[in-house]
Amino acid sequence: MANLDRIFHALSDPTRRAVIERLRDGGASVSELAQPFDMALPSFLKHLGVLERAGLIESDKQGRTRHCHLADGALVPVSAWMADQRALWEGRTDRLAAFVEQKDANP
Amino acid sequence: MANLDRIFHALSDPTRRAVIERLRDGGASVSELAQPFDMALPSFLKHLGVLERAGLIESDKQGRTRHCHLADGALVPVSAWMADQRALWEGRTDRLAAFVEQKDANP
DNA sequence: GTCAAGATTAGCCATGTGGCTAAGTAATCG
DNA sequence: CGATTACTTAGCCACATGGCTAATCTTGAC
Repeated sequence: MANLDRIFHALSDPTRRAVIERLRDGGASVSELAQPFDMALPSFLKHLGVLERAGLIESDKQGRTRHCHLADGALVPVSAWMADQRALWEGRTDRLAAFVEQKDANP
Repeated sequence: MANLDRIFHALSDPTRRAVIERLRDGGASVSELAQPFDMALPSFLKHLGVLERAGLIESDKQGRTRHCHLADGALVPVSAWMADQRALWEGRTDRLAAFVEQKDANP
């Protein structure tokens, strides 16, 4: 499975999108992340696995707790694909290309 | 399944993304779209079904052929979510908000 | 050293996905 | 009318996904 496949797949689930939205406010442990969801921990861990395999989040274990945070620039492949589509789709290549360039130069 | 779920799911498959990329160049019939893929037609039709249920493409039957085209503004929910994420994530609300505004004002 | 907490693994289950073939329907062509 | 074309439907299959419980491992707190 290509990377873009994994990323889009990871984003296709509301639980996983919620985790990403939650992580915007800063990193958190697995159980902190799991707390809002009415789901057993192993089930939730699978979602984290999907997000991590897609490169959207990263984590490292500190003692017995695992800390998760957003991966830097994780959504760049998506926004690049999106920009590509929108640009050619809507015939506004110039402005979107500029946007992407700016984004890459200034991440 | 929410709409964003369906859209992201639809985009998570390379065949379906290729169809979208192909449709940027203009509408096409089912068999024209299917031609590049080494896949039986019923299998391919399922992909078209996923794209259509996600609201990414539309189609109408003319005689015995079905013509498909991109749905207008289909990717807006995605780019809105993306912009939302990137803005808060990267703390560059201003420029991204401007970008989205510009896009909405000038579609 | 014992025990609780946090995470993980193993394994089960129902359902969904993505592929196929075969057979059916509807419209055009000769 | 009959044949061909262009989809469509039905139904099968293997495998992935998303949920669970139960058991395990590791670390931190007494």
